[in-house]
Amino acid sequence: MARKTGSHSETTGPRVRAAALRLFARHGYAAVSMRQIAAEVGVQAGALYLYTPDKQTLLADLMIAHLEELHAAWAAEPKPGAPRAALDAFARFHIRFHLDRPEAVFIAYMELRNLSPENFARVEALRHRYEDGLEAILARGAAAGAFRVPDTRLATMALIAMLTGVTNWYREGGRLSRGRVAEIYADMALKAVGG
Amino acid sequence: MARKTGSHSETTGPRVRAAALRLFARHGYAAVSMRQIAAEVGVQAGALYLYTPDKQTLLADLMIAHLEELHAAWAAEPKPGAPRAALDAFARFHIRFHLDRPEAVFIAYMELRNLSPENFARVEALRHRYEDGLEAILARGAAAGAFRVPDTRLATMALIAMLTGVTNWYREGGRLSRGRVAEIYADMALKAVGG
DNA sequence: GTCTATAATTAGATAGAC
DNA sequence: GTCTATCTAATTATAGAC
Repeated sequence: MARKTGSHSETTGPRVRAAALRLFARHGYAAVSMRQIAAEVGVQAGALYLYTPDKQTLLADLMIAHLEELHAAWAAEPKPGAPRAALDAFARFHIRFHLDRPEAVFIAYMELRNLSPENFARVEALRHRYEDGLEAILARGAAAGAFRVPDTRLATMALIAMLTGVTNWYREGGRLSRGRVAEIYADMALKAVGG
Repeated sequence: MARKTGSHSETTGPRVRAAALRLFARHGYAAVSMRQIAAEVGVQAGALYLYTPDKQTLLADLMIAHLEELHAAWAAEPKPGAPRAALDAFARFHIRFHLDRPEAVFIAYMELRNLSPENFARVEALRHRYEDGLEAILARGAAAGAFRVPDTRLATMALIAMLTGVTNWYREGGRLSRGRVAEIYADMALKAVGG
């Protein structure tokens, strides 16, 4: 459709974000230069500014996109009605989603300090909304007598930390399969809340 | 004892490390300049190099000191013989120690990427040795029939992540006291391994 | 032990040619 | 849309005066 030779905006934009994601995850946002990102993509540093107004916005876009994807994926997940089944489904979903995106997960937890106040607020709101999904499951289960939790918010934070921690040590091709790990973690989560 | 006027090596060294700890925790290692650290201490940038050969070693020293302190503190802790009591003691110790040092904890988890290979190996060995303490408790408890864990290593990683996660949200003066939080977490840890 | 001054390098971001 | 060239500012680390 009459696109000019040398025009790649539809592919270069995503490649810039992919390169930034990989480099930020590996070396940290502050330690990565725009020149490094450009080299990874195969363009000159100046060309990056066609796809992001600045480095900070590039980071914020990655984090917000990740959290919106997390939220959308969880919203699309089937939700069992029984508390125990609902918690089991959440745990397995959480581990699956996070093991699929170790780099985005890493950045979303480690680079909060580098966000502007407005972007930080957006990111925290998205994360909070996702956590609320788990808290609702725990609250319903506690009300129904299926769980015993003295404080649903605290139990939520504890379970999220436990489940997300998988990304810190899990390596593909290791001793345990992904499914087996998810199974064991889901069982621990269930038992932790007295289910 | 005949110390020269203007000589402060015995106090400036620790102050350099304290300033670096605070700034690295707040803004990240790569985002903090030697000039910022010097300004925080109240000396010029050049003077810092009397106390550390370079920025990277300053970071490594902070992390290694933190992990050695963790190991020593745990070694000095009374160790109940019964598995349930031992796990309870570990959980409470872990939370207390980590809530006392949020900045060092943050750095020890977030700045691993900025260590040289040798320092990284030292840090990982220290962390692993500490984790082994918890794994031994779980293994003994499982052997004695007090715990039900399909995989002690995995349960170890899950519990450590859960317990350490407290540092991500706990704020002094909040809704729950430190002791109450530790109590609830220790109970969840116990239940998670079927104790 | 601390300072000032500086070397050598690199950073983020922009301008203008093509 | 990308490149080259460049601006301005900041970086780590060192040298030498005091």
